[in-house]
Amino acid sequence: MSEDRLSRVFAALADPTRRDLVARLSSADATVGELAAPYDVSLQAVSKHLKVLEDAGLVSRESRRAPVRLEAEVFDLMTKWIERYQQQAEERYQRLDALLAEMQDSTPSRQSSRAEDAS
Amino acid sequence: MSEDRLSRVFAALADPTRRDLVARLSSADATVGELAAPYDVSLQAVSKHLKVLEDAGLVSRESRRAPVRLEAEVFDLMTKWIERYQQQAEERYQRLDALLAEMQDSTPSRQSSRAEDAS
DNA sequence: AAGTTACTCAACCTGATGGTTGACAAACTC
DNA sequence: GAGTTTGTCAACCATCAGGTTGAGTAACTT
Repeated sequence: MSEDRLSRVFAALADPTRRDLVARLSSADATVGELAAPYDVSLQAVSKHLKVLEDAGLVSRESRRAPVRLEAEVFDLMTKWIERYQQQAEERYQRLDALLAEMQDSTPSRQSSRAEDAS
Repeated sequence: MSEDRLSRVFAALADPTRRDLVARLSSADATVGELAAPYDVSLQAVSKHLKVLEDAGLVSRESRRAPVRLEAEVFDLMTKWIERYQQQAEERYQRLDALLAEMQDSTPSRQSSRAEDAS
């Protein structure tokens, strides 16, 4: 369900052109033609990219020729997913570091200096 | 470079099985065999998935049979990308109400601010 | 209503992806 | 050192993703 949604969102953003489209749309809405102009590929290709973004819920339009707009809420879905596991993992590493600090003997094989500037 | 990295990270997380691997690794390191056990697919398939995660920098191992561990720092890369455009878009929408009445005529001001990819 | 412009659909090609099985390599166990 | 366990590599297959071109459709302009 939301499972599938996440897959579509991540897949959509795995393409550099589509990330660029998102980047541009974050500063201004634009029509398909305007969006396609800077790229080397055909208009049809860009239209396809926009369909992928639309299916992922990242972008929307009111009608065919209407300007495309970014749906910023979708980002929440991603950040929620990311933060959950990031946080969990980091907590684990913090415990690990504490543990390693206690039993600091030999085997300095892998010092986990996890420099996270989280938040 | 980092461009490509981001693509690999998003592509890696576009697969539900790989997201599940990440989820499980966030609570504990595990060997390939342990990771593969719950799934229906072959061990080789899971091994491939792990290679994708590894190439994306999401996961690492010290040796072949060593437990796989999650590299939580990569998440920062994603959240930074997301937050940048999310924030930009949301600011825009906040201003939208006020601007809408006044800026009804065209503004041809898109000067190719192609800000893809963090350095 | 006709014409032009803006966009999408359909068919097709190519390369990448996720899966399989079988053979191999590395690493523990004895 | 021989054998078993654990993981990877290679070859192959089916499907998908991104690109193309050509034809069709929707929407403005007149």
